[in-house]
Amino acid sequence: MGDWKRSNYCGELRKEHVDSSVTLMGWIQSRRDHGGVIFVDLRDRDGLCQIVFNPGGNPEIHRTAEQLRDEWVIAVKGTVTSRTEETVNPNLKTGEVEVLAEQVRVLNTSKVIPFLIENEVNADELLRLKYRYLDLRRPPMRDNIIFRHKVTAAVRNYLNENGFLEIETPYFTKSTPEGARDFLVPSRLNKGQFYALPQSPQILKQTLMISGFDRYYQIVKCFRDEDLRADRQPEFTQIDMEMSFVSEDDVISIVEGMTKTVVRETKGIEITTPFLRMPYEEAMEKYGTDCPDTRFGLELKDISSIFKDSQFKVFSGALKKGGAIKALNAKNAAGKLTRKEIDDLTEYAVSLGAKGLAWIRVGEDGWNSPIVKFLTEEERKLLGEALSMEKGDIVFFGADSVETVNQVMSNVRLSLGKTLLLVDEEKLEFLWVVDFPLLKYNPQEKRYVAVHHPFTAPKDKDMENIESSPGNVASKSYDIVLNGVEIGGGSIRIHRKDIQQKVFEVIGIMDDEAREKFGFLLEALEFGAPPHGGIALGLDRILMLLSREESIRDVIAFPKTQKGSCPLTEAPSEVSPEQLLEAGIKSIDREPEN
RNA sequence: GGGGCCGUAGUUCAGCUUGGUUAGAACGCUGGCCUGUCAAGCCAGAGGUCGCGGGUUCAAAUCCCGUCGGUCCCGCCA
Repeated sequence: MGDWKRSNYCGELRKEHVDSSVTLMGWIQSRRDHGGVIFVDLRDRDGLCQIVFNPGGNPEIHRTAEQLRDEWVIAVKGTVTSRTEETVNPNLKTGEVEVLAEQVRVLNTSKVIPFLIENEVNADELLRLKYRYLDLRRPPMRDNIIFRHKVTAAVRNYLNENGFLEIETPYFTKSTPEGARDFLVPSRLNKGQFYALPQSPQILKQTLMISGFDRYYQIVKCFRDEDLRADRQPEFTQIDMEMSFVSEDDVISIVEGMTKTVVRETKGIEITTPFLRMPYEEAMEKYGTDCPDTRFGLELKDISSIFKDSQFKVFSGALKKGGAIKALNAKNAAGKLTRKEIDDLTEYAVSLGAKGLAWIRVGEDGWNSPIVKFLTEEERKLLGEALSMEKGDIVFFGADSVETVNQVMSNVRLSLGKTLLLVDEEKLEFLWVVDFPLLKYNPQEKRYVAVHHPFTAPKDKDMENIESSPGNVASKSYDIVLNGVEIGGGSIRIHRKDIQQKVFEVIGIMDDEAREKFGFLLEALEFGAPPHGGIALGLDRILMLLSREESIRDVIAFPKTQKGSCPLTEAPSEVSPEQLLEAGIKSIDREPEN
């Protein structure tokens, strides 16, 4: 570089810079050598600018220009000039101008790159992750990372202005029962003992409320050792918040205000608040899931009552076992679905646990269906009415246990929504799902477990029934859903020790166990804990949805593969026996057999 | 733990169903020509452990088994 100083980013040059001398530094996107004149597109984080090397100038500079190759790093001094009308490139922000090179310095060369730096992804994801530094040069990835910064900056601004304090909590903390598998960190100073990385700062943010900080937030990494998905990484980032002296409505309205402001400032999009609120029961009933995609209809309808005594064993059998029958009517879609698509959908349903996927097509000459011959006149009539079946419709059925029916039919609904192009991809549909049950019965463990977490407060009116019918107690909790993806959840917490003890009792955490696992929080509740509540938002998922990406990996600079590895750093890796010894742990090759 | 899809040149893919000359294409790369391109153009050229291991066969990129890796989903993720 010598004594050269960069004067501008490549992407910022416009007509008004014409005649000014500039010094640019960046990477060579492409070089077009016409034998005489040579064009170089120079790229930095801000964009592209065309550099022109004319043959009439300094022959030494021209010789250098002939040597240049893609992804070399160069510095160029030159004069910004206007392009002639015919040579303007409307595809570039800087397309009205170009820089006439007067001096050039090669700052570094580059090997031939393993994949092209282009807007469209055409490389295998493994390769992209191995050469992540190159993948991040691609404008869409670069923009995602810059967008991430803009969003976190806007979040911080909003929360700072609303009286929130950003307070850090430790990453080396204590393993807690319930919830996800912990990542463990061995303690060298206390051999045989382990820290756990936090699944979320839940307990400590509540403790901060007891300390009196009143409004806390943190943009913070959380760690969960569970299997990965397109929207799940072992380490991910939460916008974590907690407030004292608040109700559900207070938390909800702060989040709505923040979301509205952040989306306006970073995307220039005006979203409508307040967001729709839907009780959990309704979400499960109409959509079969607690995070419905409400960008399209195609709602599920429980038609169990019609088939209570049906001769059709597939339906009546499911009901006798305590299950349910749900159907959805794809209006006017009979002609849009091929037999192959129906078969594929059936196969998909089976892969989700269904025994099959019954359907009825309403054709010109009546109902066309493999199951219609099993139905009585009366059943057909009731069915037609219940689902408003008309010519051209196609109806799909799920009959199984309630859980399976919801699981299968909610996904069938999403799949149909996609196939039939019912989803407006431009929409941002925010939704609160509220009134979750506090507890649900876990048949494997033969006990009730917390739906959210064990510090969630029950609705006041349900408190008296907590022992008699624990499954029917609603909680002061709320999930926020965007386009069918859960992007956050929270609750008003229990701030009284007697209620906390009662909840522990009902979920089968014994007094001494509770004391051991959460002892300090229980004790802290006895020292003037204020009423408080909060929420945690999944930053990566929000960014994925706002960036229209299919995976959170595309909004994270250095994500892990589905097996939790990082092809760039080659983590995880083996460590030396000395390191293990110091950490006081022993490695075993495989699961012990028993 | 289970199911689906994928793995062939530097890259993206075709070829595999129905085994049979020297495994193709595009982009990229190298060299040459070319003074207004911007996906530059034209000419020439180099480039392959068909993921890995085993099996069937006269013969395997192709069929079978196993395995590794990537990805999507179920379970799991309070």
